[in-house]
Amino acid sequence: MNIHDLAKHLNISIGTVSRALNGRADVNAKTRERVIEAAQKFGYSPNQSGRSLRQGLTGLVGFMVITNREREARGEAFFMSIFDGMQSYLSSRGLDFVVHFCGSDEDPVAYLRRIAERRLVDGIVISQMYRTDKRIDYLVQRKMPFIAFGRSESSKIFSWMDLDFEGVAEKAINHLCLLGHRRIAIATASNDINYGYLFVDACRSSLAKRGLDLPDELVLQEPLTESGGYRVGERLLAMENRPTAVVLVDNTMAIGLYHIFQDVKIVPGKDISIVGFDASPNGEFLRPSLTQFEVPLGQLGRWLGEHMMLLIEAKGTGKKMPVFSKLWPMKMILGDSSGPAL
Amino acid sequence: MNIHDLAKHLNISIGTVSRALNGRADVNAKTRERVIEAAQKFGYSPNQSGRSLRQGLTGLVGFMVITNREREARGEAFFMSIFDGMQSYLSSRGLDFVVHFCGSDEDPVAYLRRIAERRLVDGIVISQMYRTDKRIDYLVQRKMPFIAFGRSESSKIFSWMDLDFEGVAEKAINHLCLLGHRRIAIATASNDINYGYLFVDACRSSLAKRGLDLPDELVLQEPLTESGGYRVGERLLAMENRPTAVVLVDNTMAIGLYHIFQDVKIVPGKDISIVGFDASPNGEFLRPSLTQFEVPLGQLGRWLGEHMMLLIEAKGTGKKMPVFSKLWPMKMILGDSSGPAL
DNA sequence: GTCTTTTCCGTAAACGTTTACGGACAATCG
DNA sequence: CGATTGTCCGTAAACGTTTACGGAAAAGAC
Repeated sequence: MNIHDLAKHLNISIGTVSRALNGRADVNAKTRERVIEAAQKFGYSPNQSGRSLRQGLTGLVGFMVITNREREARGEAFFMSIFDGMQSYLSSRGLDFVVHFCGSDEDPVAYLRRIAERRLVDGIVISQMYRTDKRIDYLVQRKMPFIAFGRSESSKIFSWMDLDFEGVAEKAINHLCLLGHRRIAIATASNDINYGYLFVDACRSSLAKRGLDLPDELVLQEPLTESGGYRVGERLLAMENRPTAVVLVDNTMAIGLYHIFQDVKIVPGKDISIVGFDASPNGEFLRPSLTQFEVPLGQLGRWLGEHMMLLIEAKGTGKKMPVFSKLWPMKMILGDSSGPAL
Repeated sequence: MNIHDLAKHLNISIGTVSRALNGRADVNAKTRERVIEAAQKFGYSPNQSGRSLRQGLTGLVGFMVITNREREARGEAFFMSIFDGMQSYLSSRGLDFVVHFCGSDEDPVAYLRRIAERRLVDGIVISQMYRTDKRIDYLVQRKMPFIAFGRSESSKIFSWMDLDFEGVAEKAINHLCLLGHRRIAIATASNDINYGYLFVDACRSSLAKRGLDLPDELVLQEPLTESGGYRVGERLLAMENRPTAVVLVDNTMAIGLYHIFQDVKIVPGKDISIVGFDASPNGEFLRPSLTQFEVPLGQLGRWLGEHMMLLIEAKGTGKKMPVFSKLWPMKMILGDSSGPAL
């Protein structure tokens, strides 16, 4: 069933059918009603390929995720809530939303190029930004609407949004310092992941403001996994001058860390303080409860949807695309895992 | 840059360019080389809309996921590994892969219809099957290639694959019975999720084979979340004639269950036995380690990719589509959470 | 040297839409 | 009643591909 069949059945031209369905003004109310009714009845919906070809727009917004075998799948779970928020907003605006998974064995830049060149989407959110990320240069040069979820060092001007790592660092350090901690370790990701680097830097300057320093041996780089957290625990236990507190950049790590502490009968919040990061793999079920930061991921997804829409509309009307940047605030949730320094 | 520009630049016709790039036989080797080189140089890649329109194929395979606010995002994490496997296989066969997230506030059937009618994909995997699922009827009637990930009661003939719940139930019950357990509880999902129902049924018949029964009060239906697991624990503790073992249909539950047991100083594997389900939110980090089942999700994704390909190819060549059904086996991993009955 | 075959390429029609344009007719105006 | 305006609709071109078809030139066969 295509537009011709429908038109023939109604005894009108395809032009009128198209106009009727697209809500154009120059069509009789009565006719429009008949068309919509018939479309309904026959389950007609315009072929997106034909549509895209004519309009140069696909009506699709993409979100690129890089699957990562090293990081356990669980770590990626918080994307789900973001997707939910984005989908919900975009579908209310008549756009569809799809997620593109770049396999762990593919080159992210080549993957993205394929999506862009085949014109599969009108705009795309890219995530898991590297410290320098070729994807940005490519998309800027191609003038394709995109938002980077995560900052990246780049000479180009581009739109991004990111979690407020600096704010988190400041709040975490402040909280621990008020509790009397002086020697604080930071567990973070490897340096090529941008936020690992950002977070350590932010902690360092928050500490400096209070006259404290962050020696290199207290920066523990491990994979953002449960086993990574376990490794962090092992390294902490091996230190002669053990820190009294540790800040994690990822909650998945907290689970591994709790386990090793449980094994050696160290109680978080009493013998050592722990501050976790985000609320996705929920730390609320850890005992003692984890002091951590909360982020409304659904809202964040909606924000991405709204701003993607703005970019696409600007491009569609020939105006120059606006440039956003946004640090998403996070709220500290006090748990029992952080207590006074010994 | 489109095919006309490229052809003009090479001083040949667009037909030849197209044939050269699509690997047709009737084009001179020398010419083909020139074309490919130029396409490379200018970053030309055919517009997918034009292509789809002509061929009636999008070169895209979809995977439909229903996001669910009740179930915490974490539960959905194991999809990530499946996506990785599917993407990896399909991209090696020149197909693209996208994931469609049906928002928690949308009707899954309407959502799927939109995808199908707009012809966004050539084939689709649908997941989170309901016990009776309208999506199946729709796709069958539309003759669209699809695979259901999960079984469903339906009068239609369709392809599906599912985890081997019966096998898991049998192995779990056998294991516990050999350890001397006689009173075993089952924690599962609500009845409209198909596998909750299947799993309980399978456990019941495995128990029956051994002369045991499964009274209704030992079937604990709770959400497949950590808090659901906590609730299961509460209900177990409240029983006067407490079971000596419990089988979970979801590992996320195990985390909540462990926590409540920790709170009241009940040790899994000693005071009560626990058998978990799948290996996605890894139970291996629970202490004592969880007895659970392992499933290679990447391979499972590849299977889906391969068979989707077969369906699409069959439809493309006009042959009638084959029908598959597959129970995916799972392997029991012994942990310390299951021990002799008291 | 003629006839047949092969190799290669250009032409043009389709795929299903949207939309600029113009025209038919009715309505309004003076 | 003629002129103007407005309402509605049909026509046809365009979007970027792929591919059936036919034909020119080259190669091979006798």
